[in-house]
Amino acid sequence: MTSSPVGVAADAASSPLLRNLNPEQLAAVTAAAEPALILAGAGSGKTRVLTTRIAWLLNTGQVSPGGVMAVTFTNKAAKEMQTRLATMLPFNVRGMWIGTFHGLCNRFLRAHWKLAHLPQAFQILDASDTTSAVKRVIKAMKLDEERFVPKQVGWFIAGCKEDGQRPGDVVVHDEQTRKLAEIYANYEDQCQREGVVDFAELMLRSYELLRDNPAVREHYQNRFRHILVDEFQDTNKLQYAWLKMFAPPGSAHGQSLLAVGDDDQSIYAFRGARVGNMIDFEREYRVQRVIKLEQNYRSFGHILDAANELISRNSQRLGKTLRTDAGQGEPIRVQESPSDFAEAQWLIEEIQHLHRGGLDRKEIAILYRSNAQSRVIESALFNSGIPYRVYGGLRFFERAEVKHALAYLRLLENANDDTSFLRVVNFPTRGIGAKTLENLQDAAKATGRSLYQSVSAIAGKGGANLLAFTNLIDSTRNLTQGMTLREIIEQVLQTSGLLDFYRTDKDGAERLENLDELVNAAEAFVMQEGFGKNAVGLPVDETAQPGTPGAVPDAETGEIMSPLVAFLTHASLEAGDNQAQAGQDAVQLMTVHSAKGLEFDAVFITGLEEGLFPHENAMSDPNGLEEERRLMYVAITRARKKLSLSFCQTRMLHGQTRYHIKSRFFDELPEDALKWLTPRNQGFGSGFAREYQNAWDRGSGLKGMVGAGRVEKAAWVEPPVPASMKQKVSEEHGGLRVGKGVFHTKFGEGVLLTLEGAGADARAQVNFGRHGTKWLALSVAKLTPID
DNA sequence: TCATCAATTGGCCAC
DNA sequence: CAATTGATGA
Repeated sequence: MTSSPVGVAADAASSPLLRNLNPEQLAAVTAAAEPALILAGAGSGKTRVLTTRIAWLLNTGQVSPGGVMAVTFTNKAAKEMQTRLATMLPFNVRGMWIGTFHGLCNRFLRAHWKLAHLPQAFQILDASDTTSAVKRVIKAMKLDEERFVPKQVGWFIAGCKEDGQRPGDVVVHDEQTRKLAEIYANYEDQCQREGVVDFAELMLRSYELLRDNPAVREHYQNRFRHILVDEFQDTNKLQYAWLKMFAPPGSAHGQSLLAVGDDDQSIYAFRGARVGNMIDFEREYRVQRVIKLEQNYRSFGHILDAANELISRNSQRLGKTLRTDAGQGEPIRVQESPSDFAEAQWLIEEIQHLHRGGLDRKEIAILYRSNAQSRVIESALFNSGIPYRVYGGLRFFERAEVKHALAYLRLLENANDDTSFLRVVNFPTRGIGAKTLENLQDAAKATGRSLYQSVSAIAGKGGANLLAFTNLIDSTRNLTQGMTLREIIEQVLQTSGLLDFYRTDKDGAERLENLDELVNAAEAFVMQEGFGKNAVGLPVDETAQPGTPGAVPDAETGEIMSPLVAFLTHASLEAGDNQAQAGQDAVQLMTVHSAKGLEFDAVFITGLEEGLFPHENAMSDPNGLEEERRLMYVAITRARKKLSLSFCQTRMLHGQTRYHIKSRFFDELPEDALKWLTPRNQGFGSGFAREYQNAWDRGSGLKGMVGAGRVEKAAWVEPPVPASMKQKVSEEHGGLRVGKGVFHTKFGEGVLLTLEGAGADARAQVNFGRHGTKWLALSVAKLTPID
């Protein structure tokens, strides 16, 4: 191949790789080796462009596999890129650094564990591990857990890390932050002592390593000629800073950083994503040309019209309009239902109709803003016998029994991992209670050692059982020397007593299946990663898959970590599929967030009501509202052929009936593209569903079917009415009725949610839609009923 | 005094 | 589902 970066047009005709690309895509694929920003609209063939560019760079000899780094946000995206590349290239793609931010950071830290001041077999805390670790710190500091909610403190710490702040850098402006910084400091000490890192730490630690070690930095800047970043709009401050370490603006090494993103699909501000990174990138790297991919290959015209019109209401966009050659297609259908129950029924009918019409069920997606909304839909689907799959429940590696097993495995590698220690020290129960553990923790704190190390110190009081536990761990560790990963896990399941426990547990059958599945997963992992049979301590071998996240040779010695450590890492970073039930033709249920990146023939967006979508917590500030609008944009653009929007007048939420008005987003869609299935502007809530019940778990009708695929074991039980619901509340006041519409001179139309008190004290709660939900004193506010 | 088990309660936006 | 509470037994 004689091609060069210049003379692209000639290439296009000759190279089969570049055939069938549209001009925009071609420009992106063959962009010069300099900083570039690709604005890739939904369904514009972004992944194809990314992979084709990598293949083109390699085929034209502009870069070698080792000089490519491609970063994504999800494991799924990384995997897809790898598979696609594998079909395009004649050689093994494993050598390239293709992975998620966290996956690549892990690989980096594994290679430089000494420089990073980490133990070689450091373990990774997932979200729930992090919360429980934070909780332990808060407890040890004897702080009030009401005031310092572990989860929130965890967010605070993650936020600090994403801003590159260590405890000393936290700006303290009040007592609360001072304490938070103190918790952060102690948390950090604790993690260091235990040899564990959380997700944010993976990023920050590798960033700091590069920042503080010029030689290492030079090495990598020399190595990676082409860095490609997917979903750039979702990067946070730290991730952008991390990228800059590899390819600083105006770098003497002349690397090319290619950022691909869509500002209109930025929906992760709540976890630190900065859309502003796109503009900063453009400025800091003096990007000469922004390439826009606006040709959409997914959806019909009406759907794109709706998406374009909606998103045009947002300010601060980089600007982009999707277009298609596919024709207008069917109009977008809009359905209004009296209740969420009725909405679910309507969905059933629609799905049955679509399915009879020849559409696969897996091509139908039901989207909602928040997880709580899935319950009603699930029960309706279940009662109708329609197979379905819920995304985003507990994933495989997050299941309690699997985490227990993993905790034992972690202790084999690193007995100082207190999180794992506490998880299983008394599970199955072996006579070690709260008091004993408290003593142990005191002893550990006094000497600054791990719980495991402190066991001998309190051997006197109740320590016999503890000693038995550490002996169990030690002997299992000895026993498993030289075993294969599969054998190790089977041994651990046996000697830990987990198998026996679940065998006697009355509903342990399913958990046993999952433990079995864990063994399978390990087996599959070993096959995939190409580990040999001899388990621990493989010999030095640079060729043995340095490309996979699991198998990273030490930067100095080249030693490859043991399959067990690799597998534990895999478990932390991948969290597993949600027991895919792959192959089954089932309707897909998920939140709008988890739908990002997916596409379906038919999409239902449900619960389009003020307060729900847009969510009430986001309505008050303009940025929040714009993010909700982007979320709606993402939802709309998931649909290929058929899109339906739906909203209800009443909905059970958090145990009470709420009255809603339709989402403002309906006013922001082109009327021409919509087809209303129900008459417009009919009266407000009919009260249809008032007596209808609490969607919460307690005594609910969905026993055992929370989470996907458990359909066959679920049983529908008519839910009892809780005492709190039986209380009669006043529903009428001077012509006003709960559930009916009201008019306020300042706030306009709303729906009356609640009436309370009497006389001068009478007050009303009204949902005014875009003005939010307000409490009003009836003696002051002028409310008039509307029909 | 401590551990265990069953019953009860709180949860309340997205990853 | 996890965390908490209260009764029961060692």
